[in-house]
Amino acid sequence: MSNYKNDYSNLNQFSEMFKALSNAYRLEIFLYLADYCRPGEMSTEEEMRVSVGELGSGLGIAPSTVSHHLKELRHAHLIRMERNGKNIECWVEPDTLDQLITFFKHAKEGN
Amino acid sequence: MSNYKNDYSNLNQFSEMFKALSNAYRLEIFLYLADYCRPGEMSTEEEMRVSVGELGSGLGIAPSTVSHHLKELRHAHLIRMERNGKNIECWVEPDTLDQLITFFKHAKEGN
DNA sequence: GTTATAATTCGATATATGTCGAATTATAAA
DNA sequence: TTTATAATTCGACATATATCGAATTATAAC
Repeated sequence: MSNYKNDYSNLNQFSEMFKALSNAYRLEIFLYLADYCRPGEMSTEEEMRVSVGELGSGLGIAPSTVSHHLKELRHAHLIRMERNGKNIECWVEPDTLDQLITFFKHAKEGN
Repeated sequence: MSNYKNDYSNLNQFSEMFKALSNAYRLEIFLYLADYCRPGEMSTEEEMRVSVGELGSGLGIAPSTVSHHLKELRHAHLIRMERNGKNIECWVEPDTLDQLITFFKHAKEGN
């Protein structure tokens, strides 16, 4: 086990990502953001963001819990957040989806 | 949140997969199997399998813990196992890597 | 049949996680 | 400057998870 053909040097980084996506609420949030921010749909950078309140409103969990989940996603570098007035806007970390796609493609091809 | 543009109907199935991959040992095991079983490398189906003992030997954890982790991976439909004599052989569930690649590709493209 | 090997299950335990409501902070509006 | 809104942090709690060693099951070898 110790001598892998392929060096997954940042294995922990990915296991952290998967931990963040292992909760159904967090996965839902992440996919919502990924969907909401899909390129071509919105014209400006600002429009490709959504507030914490918007995210939490439909989930049926307390705002503090939403906040907790967002922190998990942020710490896994899956999303980014920025204050804009009273709201905190969230959006997917650029390149993250590509990283995940690449990760599994490499696993599939063995490199 | 409730009216997604895209229906991720099997969200739970994927969050279970990610939960299984959220542990560094399990991710290591999974990638090892994915690597070991990569197509073209082995000629026969049987050669594309590895025993539980082989998997656990390099991880530095108790056999019972390895067994537990394998069960998690199996329940998430990430791997398959089959007894062969005294050994239990493991290999990645065919199509799983494709499913994961597709999942993130769809998330990226918004469908 | 007895013994050895491979793996699983069980029970115990420590740690991590998800959740809430209350209290707090940051900003905008009145 | 007081009040309202959005979000986070904190403390508490219940549940889930990772881990081990001991006991158990399944198979093969003698």
